[in-house]
This record gives sequence, C-alpha cells and structure tokens, in this order.
Amino acid sequence: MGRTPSGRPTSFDIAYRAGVSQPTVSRALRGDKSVSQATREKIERIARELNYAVDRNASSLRTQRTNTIALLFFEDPTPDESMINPFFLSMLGSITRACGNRGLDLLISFQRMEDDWHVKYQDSKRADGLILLGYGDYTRYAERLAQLVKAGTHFARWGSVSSDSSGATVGSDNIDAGRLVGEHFIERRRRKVAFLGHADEHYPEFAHRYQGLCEALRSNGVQPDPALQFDAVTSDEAGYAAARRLIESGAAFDAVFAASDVIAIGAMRALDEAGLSVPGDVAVVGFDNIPAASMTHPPLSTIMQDTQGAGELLVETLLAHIEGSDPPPTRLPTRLIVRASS
Amino acid sequence: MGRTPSGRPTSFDIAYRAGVSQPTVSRALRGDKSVSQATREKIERIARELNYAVDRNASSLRTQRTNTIALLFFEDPTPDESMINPFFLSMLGSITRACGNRGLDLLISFQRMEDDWHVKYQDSKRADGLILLGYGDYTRYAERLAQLVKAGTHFARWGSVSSDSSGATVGSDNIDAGRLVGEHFIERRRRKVAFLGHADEHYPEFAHRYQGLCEALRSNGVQPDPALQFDAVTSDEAGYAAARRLIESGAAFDAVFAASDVIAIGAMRALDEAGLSVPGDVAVVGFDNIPAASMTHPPLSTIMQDTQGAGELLVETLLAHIEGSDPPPTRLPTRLIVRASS
DNA sequence: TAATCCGATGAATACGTAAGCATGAGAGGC
DNA sequence: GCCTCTCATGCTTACGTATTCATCGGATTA
Repeated sequence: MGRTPSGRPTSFDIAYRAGVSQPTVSRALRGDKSVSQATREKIERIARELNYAVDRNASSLRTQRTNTIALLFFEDPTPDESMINPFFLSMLGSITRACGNRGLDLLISFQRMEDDWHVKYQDSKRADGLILLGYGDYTRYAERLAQLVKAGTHFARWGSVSSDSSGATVGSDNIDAGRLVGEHFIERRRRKVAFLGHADEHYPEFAHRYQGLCEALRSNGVQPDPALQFDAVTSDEAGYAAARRLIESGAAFDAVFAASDVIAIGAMRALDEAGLSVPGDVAVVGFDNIPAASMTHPPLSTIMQDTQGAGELLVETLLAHIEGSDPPPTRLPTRLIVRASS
Repeated sequence: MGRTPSGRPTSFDIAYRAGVSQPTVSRALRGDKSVSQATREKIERIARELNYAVDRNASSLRTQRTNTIALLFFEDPTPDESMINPFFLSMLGSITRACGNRGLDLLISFQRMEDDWHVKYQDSKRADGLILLGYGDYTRYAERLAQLVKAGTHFARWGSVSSDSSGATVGSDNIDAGRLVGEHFIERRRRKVAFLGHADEHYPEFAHRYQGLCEALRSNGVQPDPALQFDAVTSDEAGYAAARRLIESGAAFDAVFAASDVIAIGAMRALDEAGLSVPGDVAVVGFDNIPAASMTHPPLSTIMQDTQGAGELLVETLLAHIEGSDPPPTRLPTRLIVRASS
C-alpha cells in the first residue's frame, strides 16, 4: 500500500520498497547484526534515496530515551540575557561540542530557577538529564537540588565540588587555584593581598579561592589580613564598588585577587581612578580568563579553568548518572596565566 | 487498573483517580472548553499532586508538532567554540528569550555546515523549524539553502536581506548603518575614510555597510577612494592584517570604518603599533557593539544592532513560515554609539 | 536420514497522547 | 409529550517505532 501519499516517508515505505517488513527496516538502520548484509545495504540505499529519517518522537516514545540533554543556566537574574558571564559561554561551547561528539542533542534554557525544571524536561521526557550551570548563592538552591535528587532526576552540576554536593558535581579545584595565585604574589614580593569576592559559605567557589590564597600566604610565612577581604558578586559594578571600599578603608595593600575577571575589571577601573598604577602599586589577578581579560590595560593575569575538559566531564558524568552509576565528584586542575597586570 | 506501579504517571493514571476517561484528561489539560469547570479543576489538582507532565514525545508524535526550534550556527569553522563571535552570543540570548516567551524549546548546534540539517532536525521531527545564524561567505551556502527551500524545510535566516533571500530572512539595515557612520565621520571632518572588510558579493552584509558609507560620503561631496578598502573576515588577526596593509600602502586616511568590532579591535592594535593615535590621527568606528567594544582604549564607537528585536523577529518569522504564510524579509534599524574612538 | 540448531525475517504489540465520532442526559420549543 | 439541540464525556483509533515471540528454510551433526 502506498500509505499517505503526502508527508515524509516512514519505515513502512522503506520496507515496502525493499520488499521486507517494517521491523527489518528498523533493525537494519539501527545496525542490528541479525540483518543480512545484502538486506541491510538495500535498505540503507533506499532510505538514502527517499531522504528517510527516523522519527525521533516515535523512537523516543518507544525506547523511553531521547538522546537529548537540557542545559539550564541558573545564574542570578540579570536584566539582559546578553550579559551572560562570558565564562559560561565558553562552557556552552564545550558542552555543545561534547554533546555533538556523542550524538546527543542539546536543549538550552536561561530560565532562572522558575519552578519545575524536572517536570518540564525530564518528567515530560524531553531530555534524559539536565546540566546545571551557574554561579550564585548555592544555598538558595540547595533545597531545590535536594528535590531533584528525591525526584530521581538525573543531573550534573557545575560548581563547588566539596559543598553538600547533592547530585553529580563537576568543578574546578578552586582551592588549588587560590594557592597558585597566592604563590604567584609571593614570588612577586607582594604580601598585603586583598581579596574581592564573597568568602562565606553562600558562595563556596569564591570561598575556596580565598581559602587557597590564605593557605599559600601562610605557607610562606605571611598572615592573611581578613580586613582586606571585601564582598562582591560577579559584576563589573560590584568589583568597582568593592575596590572603592578597599581603597577608602585606608588599609595598605599591594595586590588584589579578584574572584572573577569581571570583578577584576571593575576593580582596575577603581584603582585607575584612585591614581594607583597596575602593576606598579598594585598587582591584580582575576579568575576565568574571559576574552576581555587580554584586552584590559594592562592585560589581566588570571586563572584559566579547563572549560574544554569541563564540558566533556559534565556530559560524561551526566551520562554515567543516567546509566545508573554514581560517579564521584571531580575536580579539574586550573592554570595561572600571567600577563602584565601582575 | 493500577497500571505499571513504577514509572511516571500517565494520563490514564490521572483519569482513573479522577473517575473520568483518558481523553477527558487530555482535553482538560490542554484547555479545551468542552470540559466542565468542575471536572477540569479536579483533573488539574490531581495532575499537580502526582507531578504529572504530558509526555512530549507521545504528544509530538500524535500532533506532528514539537513546539521546538533548532538554532544552527553556520559560521566559518573556528578552531575553538569559545571563539564564537560575541555578537551571535547576544543573538542567542534574545532568541532564547523569544522562545521562552512563546513556550518553545530551543535546540542548539554549532555544527558547521555538516550535511543534512533538515534530515537531522526537521525530517526527524525534532524541531518544527530552523533558525540559521552566521556571517561568512553566503554564496557558499546558497546551494544548500536552495535545497532546504526545495525540501520544504521551514527556516529563518539572519543575514543580508536584499541578497537572493532564499527562505525567510531577517537582518539589519546595513546600508543605512553604513550611512550613519559616513555622516558621523563627515561631522567629525573626516574625509579620507578607510573601510576594513570584504566588500564583494560574497559578503553582502559587509558590502552593504561599505555601500552605505560611500553613499553618505558622496551625498556630502566626498568621493570615496576604493584604494582605502581592504578585505578582512571577522577576526582579530584579519583586522590587524588589514590595517597593516592600509598603513603600509602609504595612502592618507583619517578615519577607519571596520566591518565588525572584532576587526576594529585588531585594527586599533595595528594603529597603536604604528604610532597613530585614536582618535587624534584616525577616528575608528566598528560594528556590532560587542561587550569588549566599551573596554578598548579608547572605547570604541560602533553600530549597535537591535539584537533583542532580531531574536523576536526571527522567531516570529519562523513561526509564520511554519504556519504557512510567507512573511516579507525585514530590515531592522540600527543605532550609532559614539564613544571616544571617534 | 532424522534430529538439531542457527541465521534471517515476519507478525503482533506497546509506548502515551490527541482527535473524530458516538452517546446520553437535560433544556428548550412547538 | 415528542423532537431537536447542546453540552459533557466515553470509545476507538492512529501517530511511527522498537521489541518479543514465532516461523521457516537450510546447514550441521549423529
């Protein structure tokens, strides 16, 4: 039977033209070895001629697998989506690549903690699992993450590895990164190091960077000064404001470690306005190695995170989780990029 | 019947608990007005209690609609996905938002003109339509676009509106933008304006920008000098190289219009190295208003494209196309942002 | 030569939803 | 008091695929 003359061909159409049954077509195209070579080749040829493509909806309905994952940004709301932290854009790129390599499709959403991700994606069978990406106050999300775990949702999260770690987590080794920066300052003979960024448990990634910094200083006989730590979330303005507070505090300092490049950029603006030269008076190091970091004056020293590896690992971890295993949290190494600002 | 005890609830489960039939549940949740108020409320309550979500695969299979669109980047290949042109990232943000507002899901892929998009997305019923985003040599893609049209694939493309325009196209009014820049230079008493960017039919967007520039100059009695046009694709290095060629040509110039901010940034580096001051010796204007443009020294004047509007319009146009209408190509207005570089 | 087995295929069915058609109970008109 | 009409709902089926089970011819073995 010719079936509906209009519309895309189905596996029945292929089967009819190949003189076989529909299941054989399905098997042949999926690479099932129980199909004879000759039959398979004929089917593949016909499928190509008709521009046949497996209906992913029917396939997913049958197999209960979508081969799709959803990427969710859960950053604190910003007025404009174009202001996405450049670091995450880099992650987006590597995740895209990792998915492509594995034949996975990627759904993306910037929804900000609106409710019911799992309902919208996993429970509606749109995706096999979720990747969560974001800075921000994790404690605000802890409850929701616990919900996800309880609901049996598969997800992998980018973030602070050693925090409560509900669900699979991948993150940089922030403590070690902080150490790298601390040792770098020591080498440069800087001992009065300020830290711009939150250092409390609400921002575990930042806190770890600070902790690593302090450890490195202490190992070198320098006692870190808590008075040189100023809160800042990741934004240009917050960095500027924090640096102003630092300057106005009157405390002496000869180095600034900013918890992110965006903060560092704001801080350098404040330093410049205050007539402090970089790196002459103050050495500055940022975090993330965003593209803009190489364009500041002077170019910004920073910590580069392994975004390529991170994307791979997030996808890998998520898949493992979906398959039922429970991979241990992983910490990725970082690298210090020295430029003119230090 | 209790059905499979494990697994997510289905519309049958809801129906059983509500004492109605499955179709009634389907109707109630879709807002069909033929369901009585009381019944609908009861069903909605139960669905909420059970955390029920419609299986999108089954739904799509039945309706032949996915409520999903796929976003494809078809830029010329770059070694690293993190190098995506920031302008497109901004577009990504606005498209995401536009989709979110309409309840559409968004699939994204950076695959570079690998074959068979339509097969992979539309023909496999993963998406209702495609949005194509990219700079680059359009003529290389013309054949493929024609294929898509012939295959009846729904797509909307960001690009040069007045080119062959196969399929629905949305783009900025590049000619007018070029004019804005030309008039700006005239106001600033610059008359020897160089253009860095391809100006041939392979890059219609750039060509239009150049065309607008020339028009504005002529309207003001200035004859544009073709010797001041130097080819450059969108990259830092290309901009640098083009500016070098300009400088080494020995031709006199007092202004540079770069076809993109990325080109402009490279060019400013070359100017700086050559000891030319900006804007003292040379005024510079870019295109795109990428975040880095406000961070250069001096901050870069540029043309801002309406990315918010563009995302909206692309999605809107695509939906219209899917619905069967054939919306006319649209040109979006642009705005000149004057900063210190001019 | 009969018993056995294997490789290749077909028949039947389930996945969960949405839509067309049928049904039945009231409401209103004459 | 019968007929029509509307409203709310149930019954049945189709969407296109993947999987389980049955089948069947032929090759292998005793």
